[in-house]
Amino acid sequence: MQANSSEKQGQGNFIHDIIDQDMASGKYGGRVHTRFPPEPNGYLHIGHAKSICLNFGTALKYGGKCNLRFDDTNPTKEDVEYVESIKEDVRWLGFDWEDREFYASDYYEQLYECAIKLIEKGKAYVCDLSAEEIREYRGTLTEPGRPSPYRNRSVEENLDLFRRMRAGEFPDGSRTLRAKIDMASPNINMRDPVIYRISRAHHHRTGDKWCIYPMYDFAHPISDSIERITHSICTLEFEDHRPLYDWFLDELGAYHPQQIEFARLNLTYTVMSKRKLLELVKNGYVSGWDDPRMPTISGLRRRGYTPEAIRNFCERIGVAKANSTVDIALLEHCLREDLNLRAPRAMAVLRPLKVVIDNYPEGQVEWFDAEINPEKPELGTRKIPFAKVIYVEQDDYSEDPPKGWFRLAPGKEVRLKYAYYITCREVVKNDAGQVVELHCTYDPASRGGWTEDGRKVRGTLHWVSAAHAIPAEVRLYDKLFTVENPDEGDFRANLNPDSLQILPDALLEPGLKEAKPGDCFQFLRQGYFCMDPDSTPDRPVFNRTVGLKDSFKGGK
RNA sequence: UGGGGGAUCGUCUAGUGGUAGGACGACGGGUUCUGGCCCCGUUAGCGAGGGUUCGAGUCCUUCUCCCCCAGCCA
Repeated sequence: MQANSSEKQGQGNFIHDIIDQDMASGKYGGRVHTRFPPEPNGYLHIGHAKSICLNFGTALKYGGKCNLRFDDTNPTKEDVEYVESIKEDVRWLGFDWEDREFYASDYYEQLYECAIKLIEKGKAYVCDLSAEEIREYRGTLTEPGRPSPYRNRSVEENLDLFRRMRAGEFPDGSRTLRAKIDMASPNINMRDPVIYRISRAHHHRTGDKWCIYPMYDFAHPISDSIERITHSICTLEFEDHRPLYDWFLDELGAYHPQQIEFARLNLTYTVMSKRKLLELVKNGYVSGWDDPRMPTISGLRRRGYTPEAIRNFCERIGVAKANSTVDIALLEHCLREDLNLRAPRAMAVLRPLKVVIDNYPEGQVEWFDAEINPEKPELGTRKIPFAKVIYVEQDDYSEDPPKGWFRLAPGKEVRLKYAYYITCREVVKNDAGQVVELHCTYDPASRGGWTEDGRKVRGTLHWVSAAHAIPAEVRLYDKLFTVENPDEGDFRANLNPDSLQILPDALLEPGLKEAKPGDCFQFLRQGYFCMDPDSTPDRPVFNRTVGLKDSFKGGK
C-alpha cells in the first residue's frame, strides 16, 4: 500500500504557494526535493505524522522526491531501536523513501571538511571556554555577549587544535569549535554558536570512529545541501535558526535549499513532547511506546487506527504558521469515516445479560444471514447462530426506562438483529437485587427480523448465542488525560485514572474465531475494535479503537 | 525591557482590494433491522482603535494579546 497523489487533496497551504512560485520562476529547475529528518531518539508520534505527510505528500504532489534522513548527531541519546521503529512507522503510514535512506552520520567526513574550510576562511575558531563560561559570555536576551578570549586565534592554530580535537588529544568538553559570527547579534543563535563538541560517546552507526560530533545547526543545512534538497521544511522553533542555516551555506558557497517553518501539531487531551511521552513509558503510566492510549504511531496502530485515517486527518488539519491545538474529535471523525467503510460487522456482547426465550424449542439452532458490511453489500453475508439461550448487553435492559427508551424493559418488544422480535416477560434477580436473567418470548412470525403486519419496533439489539459464543477480553480505552490541555501544570496530575477499563467476560459471535491480531471489526452498536497481539488461541483480546457516535440522550 | 513569529465561527482552516467559505463540534429534523452510516437545516468568526479607498479580513498606522529563543539537545 502506497500513499498517492490521487488521495483527496485538501486545500492548498502556504508552503505549496511558495513552491508554486518557485516552480514558476524555475528557482530549482522545476525540482521539488524534501526530506523527513527525525532524530532517532524516540518513537514517532502523530505530530511527526503531520510532518511526514507534509514532506512526502509535497514530493508526491509535485512529482519530486522525499528522503528519509536520520539526524543522528547526538550519539548520547540515539539508538538503533529508534531507527528501526521510525522506518517501520513511516512505511506503515504508506510512504516510500526508495533507496534514499540517509544519515547525517554518513556526512561526518564532509562535515569535518566544511569545518576546516570555515576555519581557513577565518570564520570558525577553537574555543577553550567551559560550557558555563560560554553561557556567561553569551550575554542575555537583552544584553549583548562578549567575545571569547580565544576568538582571535590564528588560522594555523585553529587548524592544528581542531585536528587534534578529532585525534582525541583533548578530554570531553574541554574545547569546542565555534562559528565566528557576531557576539552582539540580537539573535542569540548568531553569537558564535558551537558547531563541534568533544564527546567520546559510542555512535550507533560510526561506533568509536569519532570523538567530536557536529551540532544540529551545522549539520542540518549541510546535509540538506549535500542531498540537493529544495525545500527544507521544519517547525516554528527553528525560525530564528534560519539566519544561521543561511550563514553556513553562504560562507561555504554551497548549494542552498530554503528553510520553511510551519506550526507543529497539538491535540486536545494529549501530550506530544518526546520527554513527556518517554516519562509516561519509563514510569509505567502506560504499558509501553505502543500502549493503545499513546499518541505514538505504534500506539495508534495497536489501537486500531489506519494509515488512511491518519493521512486524511493530516490533510484536513492544514498547514499554517499559527500555533494551534486540533480537537481530538477530528482525528476520531477521520478514523470512524475510514473504519465505517472497511470494518466487517460482528456482534459482540461486552457485558452479558442472559436471556432465555421460553417459547423457543429446546435444542433448536437456526443460522441467520447477517451483512458483512452494509456499506458494501457486494461483500455478502455471514452466518450467525440463534438458540433458546442468548446474551444481550446489560445496558440494553432497563427496569425503569427513561423517556425515549427503545430497548428492553418489562413488557417491551424489541428486535434481535437479523433474528426475531422478543418481548420481555419476566426478570430474575439475585439476592442483591441485581438483574441476572431475563425471560422473553419470541414471535415466530418475525423470523429474520421483521413482520408483514407493519408493526413498529424501534429498538434493535445485538446478541450472541450462549452455546456458540467465544469468551474474550475487551479493553476499553478513554482519553489518557482528563483536561483539554494536560501541559498546563503538572501533566501527570491530569492523567485519567479510568483511561483503561478491562472487560473480562465479553462474548463474541463464533465467526470471530478466525480473527487475527490487527484485524478490525465494527461490533454492532458499540464501536470499532481490533484484535490485540496479546490474544491467545483460547482467549482473544480486543481493543476498542473508537466508539460509535451515540445520539441517544436518555434522560428521565 | 533584545530578536524572531502569530492573531478569521467553540476548534482547525480558506480568503492575495469586490457577497467572509469549508471541515469538525454542538443543536434540530429526515431516513434507518446498528439511537451507526447517509441526507437536510440551525448555530457561530475577521484581536482593538485610527486612516487610505466607491469598497478593507486583505493596504497604511498605533495598540493589545499569544508563541519561540540565553544546550557543548534537535
